[in-house]
Amino acid sequence: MFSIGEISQQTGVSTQTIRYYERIALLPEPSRAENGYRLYGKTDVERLQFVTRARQLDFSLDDIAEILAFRERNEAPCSVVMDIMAQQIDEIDKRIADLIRLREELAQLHRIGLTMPEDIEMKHCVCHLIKTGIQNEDRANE
Amino acid sequence: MFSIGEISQQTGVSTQTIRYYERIALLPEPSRAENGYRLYGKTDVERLQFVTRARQLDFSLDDIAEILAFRERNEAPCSVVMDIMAQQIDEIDKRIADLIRLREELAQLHRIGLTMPEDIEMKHCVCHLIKTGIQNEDRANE
DNA sequence: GTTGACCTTATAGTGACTATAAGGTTTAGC
DNA sequence: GCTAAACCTTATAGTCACTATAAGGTCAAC
Repeated sequence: MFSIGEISQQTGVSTQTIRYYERIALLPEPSRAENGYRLYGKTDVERLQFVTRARQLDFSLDDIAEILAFRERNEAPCSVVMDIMAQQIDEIDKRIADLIRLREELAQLHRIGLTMPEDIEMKHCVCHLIKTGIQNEDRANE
Repeated sequence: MFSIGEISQQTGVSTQTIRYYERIALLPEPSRAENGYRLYGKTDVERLQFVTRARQLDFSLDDIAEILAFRERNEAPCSVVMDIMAQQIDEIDKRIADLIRLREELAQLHRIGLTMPEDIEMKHCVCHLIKTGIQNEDRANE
């Protein structure tokens, strides 16, 4: 049996976070030593390891709770997991596309900003660009 | 002069969010009509437009507040803005790299999951893969 | 006996909103 | 004059996944 500090060390999850997971019922209430300290067993460690791996894969705590609930009802969670994964991949693709667009826009603004004077007003400096966007600036230069 | 609903319409920012920006002092307290309703002028609209554009570029509200504070002190915020942009670009690059790694890992797990049976235990299904990772699984198959 | 490293609970803070409650004002229609 | 709706007001709580803080109890070593 392990103390909270020991399974924290084993899993790399902070004791605060472990207690938080317990509070939101993602982890079951552990047994207690005579002094009231939490006592964890092997299954607790495995469950927590599953949670951390799933978090690394960016599964939400709600998703993880759902997967674990399936197992508790003695149903195979595989199809749920596969569905969540497919969704995750779609969302990640969208996020990557968004970030690439954003990166491009920022890089362009930064390049243009290098050629511009400093200005307290927003009319002739990079702040102006932020406000109006690149398209408008390009039109203004034509 | 515009009501909060009107500048909300003009800028696409919800009235809730406008009041929130006021509460955190990102927008100044507007004048009020006799009935206590908020009244906004042109400069308010411009300031709010700057905020929304900067938010679209993923600047934090703190960063935006800093930029606007420079203008209030009659100093050119350009160099601050350029610095923040450079930082943003760096962070975005990191986020994109992370997401690509994550996407790859999920896609690989998903592919392998398609070949696996459903299982209530975590030993022979995709849940097992989540827990142990792909490397371990590959080693286990050798 | 006291120091330090553990453990406990409860509560509040993070960022950028969003939602809800509970009420006041104004306008249009009947 | 009444009522319904579409506005507006404030204050407060909820979101997500933690993280931080306060205030205290327990235990082993010296």
